[in-house]
Amino acid sequence: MAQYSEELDGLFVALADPTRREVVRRLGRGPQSVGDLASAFPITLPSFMKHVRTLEANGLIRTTKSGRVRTCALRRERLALVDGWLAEQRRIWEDRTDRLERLVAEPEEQQ
Amino acid sequence: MAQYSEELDGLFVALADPTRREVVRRLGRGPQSVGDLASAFPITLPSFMKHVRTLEANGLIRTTKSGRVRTCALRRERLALVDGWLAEQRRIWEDRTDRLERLVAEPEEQQ
DNA sequence: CGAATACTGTGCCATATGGCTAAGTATGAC
DNA sequence: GTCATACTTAGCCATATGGCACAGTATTCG
Repeated sequence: MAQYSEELDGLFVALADPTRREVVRRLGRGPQSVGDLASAFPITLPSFMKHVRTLEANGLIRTTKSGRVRTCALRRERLALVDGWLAEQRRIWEDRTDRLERLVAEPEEQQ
Repeated sequence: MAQYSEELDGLFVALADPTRREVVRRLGRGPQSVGDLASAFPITLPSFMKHVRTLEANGLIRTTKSGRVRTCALRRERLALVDGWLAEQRRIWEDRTDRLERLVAEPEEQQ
């Protein structure tokens, strides 16, 4: 239940860059071409393409080429993995809180 | 509603390393000393301390020193920021889905 | 006090990351 | 066919990252 490490690694790394996070945000509104996406950022196309490749390599987006245009689309189910990890942390924390509350409720168990 | 970039940056960067993610997991069960935490990882203490500092610098943990022992504790509310970002993405995506569904429901609006 | 413990500080290293320019390829428009 | 468009490839560069060894410092234990 925690051996997703490699996948999560890639996902978090991909999301750790503000450019890539913004791309994800924009793709949330629907697929877009590399050129259209890139025009929103102050970096050169080759640099931008690296981000696109990183996002694709880590599964956050899917891209397809039609003619000379490459279109990017968000893979929403992959964001769910990140969500899942956070949910796990919450669960762990809540289990602990429950135990602490039990201690308070039954002080005879204490120490 | 998306200008958290700097904070999110740090949070995602902090979570992008498997060692640090595991530290967060362990601290979810309760505070622990640097030494105890470090003993679970195959790296040297100085290397491990870097991770601790990164986690603290990005606000994911709080540490206090008592005598020669430094104790680390999770700052759960900061994980909530990551959660918030994911929730925003979901909202954006759902808005879009709603619009698409409206198109299907009222085809006279199409194209 | 002297030794063991628990970090902490320094400095070095290899690799990864994110950016750039310059040049190339493939497709669509005229 | 020629030209503009939309990437794509290649190579370079500075900085960041994650790891190490080794040498401190500060507490606690006997």
